[in-house]
Amino acid sequence: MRYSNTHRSEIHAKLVRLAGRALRAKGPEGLAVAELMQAAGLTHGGFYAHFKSKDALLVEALACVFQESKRTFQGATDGLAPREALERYIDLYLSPAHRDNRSRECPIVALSSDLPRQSKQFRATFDSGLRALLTRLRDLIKAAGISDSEALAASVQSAMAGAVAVSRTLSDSQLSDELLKSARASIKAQLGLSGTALSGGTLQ
Amino acid sequence: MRYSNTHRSEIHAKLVRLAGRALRAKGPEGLAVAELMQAAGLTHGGFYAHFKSKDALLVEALACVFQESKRTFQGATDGLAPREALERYIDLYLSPAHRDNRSRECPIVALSSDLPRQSKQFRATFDSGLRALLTRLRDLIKAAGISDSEALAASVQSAMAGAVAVSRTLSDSQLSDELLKSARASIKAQLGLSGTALSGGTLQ
DNA sequence: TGTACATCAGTGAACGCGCGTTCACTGATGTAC
DNA sequence: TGTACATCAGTGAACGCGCGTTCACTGATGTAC
Repeated sequence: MRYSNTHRSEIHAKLVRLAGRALRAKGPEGLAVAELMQAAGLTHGGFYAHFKSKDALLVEALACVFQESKRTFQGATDGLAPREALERYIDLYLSPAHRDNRSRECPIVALSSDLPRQSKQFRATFDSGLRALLTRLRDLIKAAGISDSEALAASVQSAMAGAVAVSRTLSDSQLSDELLKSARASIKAQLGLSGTALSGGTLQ
Repeated sequence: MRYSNTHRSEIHAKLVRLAGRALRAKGPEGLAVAELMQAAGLTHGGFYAHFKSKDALLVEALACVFQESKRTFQGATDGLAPREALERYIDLYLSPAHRDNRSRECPIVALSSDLPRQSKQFRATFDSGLRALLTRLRDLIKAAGISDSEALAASVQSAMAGAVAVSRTLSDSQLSDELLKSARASIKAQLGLSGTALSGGTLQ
């Protein structure tokens, strides 16, 4: 054989990984098959030896993105006590680095506006990825001894995604940094974590 | 003259209004010129008598959407005391009706993911619309006697946008409703408003 | 050992479609003389 | 009062481009005999 036994699956995995980046950076419609193949050092014609259609690729890429996001979550929080793990997750999620790196960002931030226009399969993949993510967060909140873990997980996660999304649209980078900072404080306060100095809600 | 003096500007305004709806429902790329013209009862060829390009339309439509959003805000809160106005805004924003009506929803929810791929002018229009919105919210928070109004406005608004965006992606409608409910509670708690019963952050 | 054939990832031209954009034309009305 | 012309919103065919998809072909390697 000209190619190794694993060649095919390696190329496949590479395409899925690259597509996961392009998907977040450019959106489902912005991801172009020919461009992806070129990025992988191939020509566009070979695409259909690996995927039935562009949509099939998108679904695989999205699943891969949620997997990556899971690994990132676990890599960052592994070995930490629940409350420290929560703080670390919040700090990482609401960091300028997350805001500035579109191709690696959380799929919730990158894709929620595009979802309604996508295929049923794509939406189902997003839904299950999101639910898995919320379950992980809920378990962590529960493990930290905080009540209402289910409701809090959803509200905290959506607030963080919104903060990153909005911070990315603000042209004034100082304002953008301040939003991330105040969101970190609010969310930690919401969870009753330490470092709530900046949180508001007090009467003057 | 075959057409009245105001005919031209009426048609122009109608196109901008319709485009504002389509823009939110389908995104900037999903909005098709021919489809828009057909919705206005015209043929696609006439479009360029009204707009220099599709992008020029998008910019006008976005500005119109922020105007609408301003009117909605003022219509809902006018005449109310600051704290009641805040509660009302939160309840309206985080309502199932807002989540379910894509063509009328807040531009932050509808468009933040698409922004980076849009023209400079479009992004500038979004930026100024967003800042005006944040300023209105900040003033209301300040008027309610709540400290840190600037930071809170940004964090509250982005949290609400995130909650609506995420609630829209959840296929389980009960879960989606619960997210909105718990977001309402969290955000009111964050602002120190009444009705914080559901908010978490307490140790078990 | 050598020849013919099968395999298969990849190539690149071509096709079809949607969509933004252009443009010559229409047809109703107002105006000049 | 009537005729020729100007105006102008709107029409619809056509063009160009990007992009997903198809398909006949290539070329390197393994296999049968």
